[in-house]
Amino acid sequence: MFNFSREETDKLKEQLKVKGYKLTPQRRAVLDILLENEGKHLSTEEIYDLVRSDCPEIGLATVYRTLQLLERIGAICRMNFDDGCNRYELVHKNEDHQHHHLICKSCGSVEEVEYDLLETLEKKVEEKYNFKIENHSVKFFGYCEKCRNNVNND
Amino acid sequence: MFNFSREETDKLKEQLKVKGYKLTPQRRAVLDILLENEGKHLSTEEIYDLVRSDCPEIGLATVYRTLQLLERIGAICRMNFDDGCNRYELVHKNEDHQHHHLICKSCGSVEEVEYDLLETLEKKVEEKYNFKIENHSVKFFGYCEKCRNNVNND
DNA sequence: ATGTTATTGATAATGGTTATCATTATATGA
DNA sequence: TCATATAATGATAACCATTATCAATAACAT
Repeated sequence: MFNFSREETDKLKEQLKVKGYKLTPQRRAVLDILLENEGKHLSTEEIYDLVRSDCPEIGLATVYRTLQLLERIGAICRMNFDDGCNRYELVHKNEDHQHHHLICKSCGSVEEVEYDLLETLEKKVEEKYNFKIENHSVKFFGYCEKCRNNVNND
Repeated sequence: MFNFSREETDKLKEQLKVKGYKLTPQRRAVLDILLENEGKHLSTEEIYDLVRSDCPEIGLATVYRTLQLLERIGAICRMNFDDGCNRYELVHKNEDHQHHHLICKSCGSVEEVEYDLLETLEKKVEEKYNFKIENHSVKFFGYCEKCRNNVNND
């Protein structure tokens, strides 16, 4: 229990201490679930369900609070896929921008696109509109390869 | 009353009839408000408040339903600025993609960016990821010129 | 070990949106 | 024009993700 990644836990502990927050078993358990489910874009409710198998006494409100906290300290980032709930993704070391996403309108799959394709565009926008970009949210909606092979959406 | 744009109203009437919907005073009033407030990204509640000066008996539920309907027939598009409510924008003739937006983290202003800058990126993404893009949602968060002049966020 | 203070869990409240349902209005065809 | 079928409306209850409240508990510094 709470033994997924000592390295990550130590890093979290460090980040929390700096800001005056405490490291609780609940917070460790939420982090572990996020580590175990990298790349899955879990919602708060989904995280709550998963974390309860390790930590059955945890309350839903604590999960909400923990996710807010982790977002505030920059450990995770929140994303909105317009499905009525917040979803979260671990922020990787050395990443200051989040990925962008390809969302399939047929099967709902979410694929991540590397950032570098967007870099040129951001520079152009900053110049043309004299706007200092700090972050972005980029979603492309369409049909993935698999779904285009099954039915004919092309 | 309900006399903003005969041309637009006729077009709406046409679009509604094709799908078997009826043209009601309430729907005309909502359309008029949207026409009068082009470029403002109004929320449902804001539209409700504005439309009541022309149409005081209209119910909030009707405004919600009308906006859903107008979105469904492609007359407006819904956007999510992560402020807890849906916002809407008229879809212009000959536009199949929505704009993208620059959202200022200081004053909250929303500026529209022309589509052409994104075109190259979309082509590259389609090729690289074999994904057929139908629509997108692109938001850049940062600081606008005015706010960067006032305080020093740069 | 102790005390300060953040955190927790349970639950009520919030707020945007949707569902329900009886009543009313629109479009259509006689 | 008028009657009729059916969609639309307004009022309001329900929904659901999220946030606020608050007394009890736990983490960390000393």
